[in-house]
Amino acid sequence: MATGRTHRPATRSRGIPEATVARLPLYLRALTALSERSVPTVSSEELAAAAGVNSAKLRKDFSYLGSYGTRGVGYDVEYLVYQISRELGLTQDWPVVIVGIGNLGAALANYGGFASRGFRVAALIDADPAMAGKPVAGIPVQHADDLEKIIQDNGVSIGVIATPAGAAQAVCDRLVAAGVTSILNFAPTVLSVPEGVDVRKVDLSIELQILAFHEQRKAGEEAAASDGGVPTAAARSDSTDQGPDGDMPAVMPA
Amino acid sequence: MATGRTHRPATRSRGIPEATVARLPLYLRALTALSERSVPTVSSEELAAAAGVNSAKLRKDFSYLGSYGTRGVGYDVEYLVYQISRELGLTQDWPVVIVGIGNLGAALANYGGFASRGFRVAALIDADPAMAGKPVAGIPVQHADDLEKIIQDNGVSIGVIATPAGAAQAVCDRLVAAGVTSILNFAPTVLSVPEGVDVRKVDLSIELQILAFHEQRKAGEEAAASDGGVPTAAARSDSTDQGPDGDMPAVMPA
DNA sequence: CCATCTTTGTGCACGCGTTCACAAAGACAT
DNA sequence: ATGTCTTTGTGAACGCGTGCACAAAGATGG
Repeated sequence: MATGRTHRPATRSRGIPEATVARLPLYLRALTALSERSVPTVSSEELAAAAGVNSAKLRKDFSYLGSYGTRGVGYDVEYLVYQISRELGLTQDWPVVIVGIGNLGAALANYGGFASRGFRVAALIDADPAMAGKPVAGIPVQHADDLEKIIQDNGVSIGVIATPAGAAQAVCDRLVAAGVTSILNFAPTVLSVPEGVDVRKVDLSIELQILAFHEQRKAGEEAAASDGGVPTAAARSDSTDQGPDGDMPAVMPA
Repeated sequence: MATGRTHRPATRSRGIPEATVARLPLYLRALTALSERSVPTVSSEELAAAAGVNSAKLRKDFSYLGSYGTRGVGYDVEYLVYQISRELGLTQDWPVVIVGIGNLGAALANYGGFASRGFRVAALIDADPAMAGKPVAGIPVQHADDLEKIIQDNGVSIGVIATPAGAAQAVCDRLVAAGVTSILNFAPTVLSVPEGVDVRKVDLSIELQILAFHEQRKAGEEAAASDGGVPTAAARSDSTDQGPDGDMPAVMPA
């Protein structure tokens, strides 16, 4: 997962709960797909299914933004796309720098999902002099020495760190000193930042470990079930859960 | 961060709260670093700082695993590494397949964080015949036609999807049919899976959008503050929060 | 053996997030 | 207009997660 922020009281920003903010991009994606198929309106039930959430939750989420639906009809797709985009700040252009152009950095530079959402890769930065000038995803890589200048010239406030863990904190410090106030961190380290700077983290290995935990649990239960054996202290398992996955089929309407 | 599962009563697996499970890898990483520096014991306060969490939370998390600490001393690093590894199921070897060897898939194949945590890339799979046989990260790419055979021959239960969005559901269906029960999805789509299959999702674009939201809010507040202006309906802001961000793992367990 | 000091483990209270369930609101037909 | 039907918006209840604060446990020294 991406583990989100670390400590801090989970203050709700601007009256909109964090949990809701985290789902808005999900709704936006589903709505964009509907928009491309020229669907004019959508009910909370349909949209919720497309986004993979509960419809009551979706309605409550939208209620924080205002009353944008029409009872008996549903939500106007285009209007909602606009409202959510505006709420997320995607109506403006966000220049982003990616630091650390290894395999992952290159993948991020090539990722199409950015441009379509108001993000623009302003620069690619790497510490390796051999990389300098080499184009990745059509953008020439620049040397880390120029980091501060690049940030300031482009008015960058969002930085992506894709360096090895050892370099991450130093890069982070320089980014922050140069004026970056939001950081997306792919390096497996806890970054310490001054107040007012947001950090979100994505750690691939952590996601896999969480999956492994559940996988092990499933395997254990299955074994216990077929064995009929009593759970031992070494491989205890309980039966207090009704099923591993109480999910709804996230059905996409045809 | 990864956006994880969607709804679901957040059943706690085996008595260990999901939120705790999500933090165990974090502790494990910090402990591993301590272990490499041959630190024998660590207090909850120190470890919490290293992992970026509250010490009370850490102690409570560990209490779900059992009483592994010594009062007045702290926790034995090696012992704790072992206990958490075992709890997460990392003492066994997890063969993993990566489907979709584009930029991202290649980056994942090269990612070092897997092998060190008990994960082994058993195969790389791509639908492009031109990729077949080409080695990526030292592993020859295999064609998607052989997906089922590869899964079964290697006893794979964890799959990583790094294909374009359009192909993701079809790949997912085939993985599940072949026996995969845990999926890490990088494609920007909601996957629908049968009960008993866990899906975790990582969406880079979503993470950036959440950052943009907070960034916009910070910019708005700053403007309002220097203006001294009254928040308008279009750009309202409040002052009831002391800090920009709460956590909220956008990832919920499956 | 007793006193003191450190650090764990946890009972408890509080707040956020989720879900249910329903009244209010509007569309649409007659 | 009036009634019916659909779907929103939300009040209220519940449950999980968090953090405080402290008692219990053990180390350590005299």
